[in-house]
Parts: sequence; C-alpha cells; structure tokens
Amino acid sequence: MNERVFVYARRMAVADVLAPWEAGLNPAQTEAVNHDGDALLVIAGAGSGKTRTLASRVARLLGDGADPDRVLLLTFSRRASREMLRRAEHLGASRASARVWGGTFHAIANRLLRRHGAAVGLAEGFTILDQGDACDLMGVVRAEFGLAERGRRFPKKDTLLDIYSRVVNSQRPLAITMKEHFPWCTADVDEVAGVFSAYVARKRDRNLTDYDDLLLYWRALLTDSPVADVLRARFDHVLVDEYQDTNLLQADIIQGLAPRGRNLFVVGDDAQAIYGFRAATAANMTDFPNRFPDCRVVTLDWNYRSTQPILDVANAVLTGARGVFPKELRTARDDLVPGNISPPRLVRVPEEGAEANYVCDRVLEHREHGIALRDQAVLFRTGHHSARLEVELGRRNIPFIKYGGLKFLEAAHVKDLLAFLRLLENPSDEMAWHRVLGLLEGVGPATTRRVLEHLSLPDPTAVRRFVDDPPGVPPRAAAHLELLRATLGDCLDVAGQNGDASTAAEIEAIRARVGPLVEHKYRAAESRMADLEQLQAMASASPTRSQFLSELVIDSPSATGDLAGPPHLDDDWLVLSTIHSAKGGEWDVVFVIHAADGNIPSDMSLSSREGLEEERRLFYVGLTRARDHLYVTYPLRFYVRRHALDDLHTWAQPSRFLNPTAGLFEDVTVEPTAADLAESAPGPDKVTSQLTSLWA
DNA sequence: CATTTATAAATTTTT
DNA sequence: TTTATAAATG
Repeated sequence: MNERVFVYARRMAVADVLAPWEAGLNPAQTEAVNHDGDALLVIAGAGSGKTRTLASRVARLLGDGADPDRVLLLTFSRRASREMLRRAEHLGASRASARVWGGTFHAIANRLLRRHGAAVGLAEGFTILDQGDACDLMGVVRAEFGLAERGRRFPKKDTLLDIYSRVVNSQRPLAITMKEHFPWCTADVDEVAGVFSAYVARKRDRNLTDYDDLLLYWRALLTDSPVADVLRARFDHVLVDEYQDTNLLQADIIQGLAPRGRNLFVVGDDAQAIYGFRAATAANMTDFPNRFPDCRVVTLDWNYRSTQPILDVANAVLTGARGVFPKELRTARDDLVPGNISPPRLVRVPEEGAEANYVCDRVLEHREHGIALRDQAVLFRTGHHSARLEVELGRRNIPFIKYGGLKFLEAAHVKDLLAFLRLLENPSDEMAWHRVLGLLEGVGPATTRRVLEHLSLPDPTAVRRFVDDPPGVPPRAAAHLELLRATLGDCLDVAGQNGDASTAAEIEAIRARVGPLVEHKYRAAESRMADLEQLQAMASASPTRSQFLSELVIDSPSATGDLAGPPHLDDDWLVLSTIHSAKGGEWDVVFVIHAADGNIPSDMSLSSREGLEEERRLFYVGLTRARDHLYVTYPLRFYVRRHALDDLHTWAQPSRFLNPTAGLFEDVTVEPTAADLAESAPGPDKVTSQLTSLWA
C-alpha cells in the first residue's frame, strides 16, 4: 500500500463516522476486510493493497472484539508480520495488535513446539539446525554409511539435503521426487532412503530439529497427538499472506488449523509465485476451493502502487507466461500529472563497472530531487550480482543495506561462537560439538569422533562431564583441549549463577577465552571480533538463551555490518536486495540490474519449463516493486568467475523476458568511457578491450 | 595412523 | 571463498 493513500484513509476516518480500517478501501477490499464465516481466498495482484487489506482486517477483527491472543497471522518473514501489525495498530486496533500471533510458519511452529513439543516426542530444549548444520549432519550420516568408499558416485550432502527437503515439503514419495528433480541419482534410491532414515533417527536421538521438522511436528501436533483437539481450537481466526508461496505441508497445517475453513483468510497472487525451488506450489491457490468448497473468492485488481507505463512493462513480461491466470494490471493512482510521468528506462551498458556508475549517478540524482535513499532500491537475481555495485557505493560513500546473500549467521566465526551456546542449551547437539572441537588446532575428524564416543551422546550432562572428566587427546591438542575445558567450565559457572538471563555474560566468557583462537583462525580478525561483540549486544536483548538461539536461526538478521561509509551518520541508506528478498516491498525508484539472459533467467533454471516460468515471474516481481521510476539495466559484457583466478568475460543478450516489451521502454545506451575500459581490463586483455571498443 | 598442507573445482533463490 | 581429494608430514 502506498503511504499517501494511508494518510488519506486516516484523514477520512476523522471526517466520517467510518471505523478507521474501513476508510479509503475499494469495494473488493471492503468485502475482504468484512467477510465473516466461510473461508476466503483473496487473489491480489501486485500493488493492489494486499498488505493494507490484511492489516485492515486484523484491525476490524480486533475492533469487533476478537481476542488477539486467538488471532494467527502467518506471513513470509518476521519483517512482514511486524509491519502488518504496526499498520493494524494505526488503523485502530490499538495495542491489542501486539498480542496477535504473527510470524512465519517456522517461527509459529517453534513457539507452539516449545510449549507442546512433548506431545510429539520432542524434549524440552531442542535446538534448531540451520541449513548449514543440517547439511553437515547429513554429511556425518552419509560418511557413516561408508558409501563414498564403494568407489561409486553418491549424491553429496548438499544434494541429499535438497532431496530430503523437497520430499518433506512436497509430501511426495522419494522415488518420484528423485525421478522428477534429481534423475541423475535415481540408481541410489535405496541407499538415499537409508541415509534419510538414519538422519531422521539421529536428529530425534540428539534432540535436534531442522527447518522442515518444525513444520512436520506442527502438523503432527494438529493431527496425531494428544493435544490435537486443543490446538485445532487454539485460534479463532487464521490469516495467511503470500499463499502462492506455501507448499503442501503448509497447506495441510492450514487445513489442520481450520478444518472447515471457518474464519480462514488467505491472500496470494499466482503471478508472483517464486519459491518453487522450495517445493512451494501455486496449486495451493487453485486447489483452495477444492479443500474448502464453501469458500468465497475475491479479486483485487486495481494497482495503487505504480504508474501505468511501469505496469505496461510488467503486463508485457507476463503475456508469455504459462500456467498463470491472465492479469492486466491497471493503475488507480490519480496523483500523477500525465506529462510528468517518468518513462521506464531500459539501459544498455558496456560492462559491470559502467552499470555500477550509472546506478550510482541516478541514485544521487533522484536524491537531489528529494527522493531519500531508502525510497530507492537495487534488485538482482543472485547475491553476488551486486558485488561491483557495492564497491562503487563504498567508494562514493553512499550508505546501503543489503538483503539476501550471505547472512550474519552464516559467517563461520559467528557460528563458532553460537556453537558454544548451543552446547549449553542442548549438550547432545552433535553438530555443535563438531564445530567447537574443530576450532582446536591439532584436532581433526578422528579426534572429534573419539571425543564424541567418550561423551556417548545423547546425554544432558555431557558438558558437565566433559569439564569434570576430559577425554584423552593427542599431545599436540592437549593445551587447546584444556582451553576448551576451561571455557565450558566458565560458561557453566555463569549459567549456574544467573540462570537464563545471562546469555550475554556467557558470550563474554567465551569471547575472553576463545576469541584469540577465532582471531587466529580467520583473516580480517578485527571486523570478525566486532561481529562477536555485536552478537553479545543482541543476546542481551533476548530474555532467554533458548529464545535467542531459535530466533537467530529462524529469523536471522540480514547482513549486519554491510553498511558502507560512515554508519549511522544519518538514518538513510540505499536498499540492495535479491528479488526474492524484495517480495512485498515497494520503492519510489527501482533498478533491476544484470537483466541479461543467463542471469534473468538464471542459467541454472533453463532445464525445465517450470524453472523458466518461475524466472519470468521473478522478473515480474522485480518490476512491480517500482512506484514512479523503473530502470532495467544489462551489461553487454560481464565476468563469469569460473575459477578463482579466471578472467573470463561473457557476451550478454538482454533477458528474453524483455522481448515482448518493445516500445514500452525508453532505450538508453551508455557509451564506455576511457576509465571504464582501463578498469574493466585488469590484465593484458587486449582482445577484450578491442572487442569492447567495437561497441563504443 | 591422523593431521596438515597442497591442489583442483565449483559456486541461485530462503525458512 | 570454500570444499573435496591426494600427497606429505609428524
């Protein structure tokens, strides 16, 4: 929703006797907000006021006396849920909205399982494995099967986790899933099944869950548990955002929560389905009326966000789409002076450096014209597409924040420190032991295995035993083992003194002893140590260690320390984001960069029709984020880092999705400057410079 | 025999 | 920048 309409709505509320949440809604939105009883499916095109409708509905429900503690709002990210509840509050729901259950499927599952996990065999204090840990655990199990030694190729741990996750989330048999999505491993179906059952057993044994387990256990709570009846009746109202990006498992959970669809409200747009790789399926939307035969369907089709020329481009991109209900976005904006609308620009640049320059120039230009940095965004297909731009932004002192790509939590040193906390939380957390022991010099896989045998997990007192009765290790590792023993001993002391409120103190103790090790192990020690301090600050804001760890895994902060220039000098920064992470966002100015074939659509997805279609929708999502100004840029030439030292360039075509947009863009061609040429050829690369000059 | 070091290879999107 | 495998080392 756009802020202007929002302000208008509040003004209206004062003028009329309408409730605040009713003002300024169009008829379809009003129906969605006021509908009661049977299930409701809202098909909401991009920019059609979906967020506003959801927020208004929450406000309306609370205004009508619904118990906020019995309202569940499932969103795609923590950010989205916070934002929606904040708006609900402004729309008259007052502070009650803070008590609404809002969050992602995974976060809500965690919250419920902390309370009711025992009913499905999950002991208190379970720890959640993030992607990397789950992957490593899969690797451990895989190694134990000795499959690598047979001389035959066997799927790697990453592939195994992919297969596993897809089977769980799509709820389809292993053999079929492998045949459809991993045909090159079908010969090993039986062995894969064996590894998976061992993986599942190991997690259960060590009181570990992965992301998928959170959903599996939640569904189990609703269907096969002593508390199923209680939990099915737990919520009076269920609202689901981004329904097109839910998978079958999530659809099952929804049905478990509202078996007859009573007071169930889901919103989605099949044209924006971009999580197929995670087994999400827009079929959940088409299937909704089958699951809930009495459901009502409302379509929101007026666009309150973008100018018509921007929507024309988006519409054109979608014309070739398969399997999407045809849509034609029309603008409802009336604040625009016809002659004053900025045409979408398709910008051809010689190479990445020029692209970065062009974007920086335009960003600053718009800023001069009064559009703050935070109202501008640069979007791209994959995390590293912004690398060149980030350098340039840094050079020009333009602050930015980047969403997507490598996260704070994924940095090795952060994981190292968290592993200690996880041990304190769950002494049977095998992966945490692996990580902590691996930190010690002179300790490798073999010593780790021996130590773990000595500890004979699972055992809730493993840490205490490790401290009191340390295992024997090779002489070279003895000193470091002693350090580890002392550190864990300190932690136990801290925990014993202050109880759960001492997470920050624990981190302090760990940093004091192990910090030098971390410093020694990695480069760029200063910024890494700063990260650890930051971690400590974050921990002091969490009431318990358990909550701190869970929230970090489920809702990891996106890329801290990514601010360029003097941070916090002013509160304004440019947004850089993968298109996936930009879902639901909107900005006055949007740049979609690297829009070359091979980037969008990504080469990786060209093997299947569905893959290609998802890329098209992804591009569509990127374009429809723009309110007033849209730039699509593509470099004619860019690096492909095949090998670390390779300096290979690829000649690019504009994205094939741009074909139907002929005449809808204003074409811009940036000529290469001498500086570009010098910069872009960091070696004696005469041929490429000569080729480039052909295009000058 | 276990661990470290050298060498080569591979890199989407996220909870 | 990290990650699996092979050779070298203690």
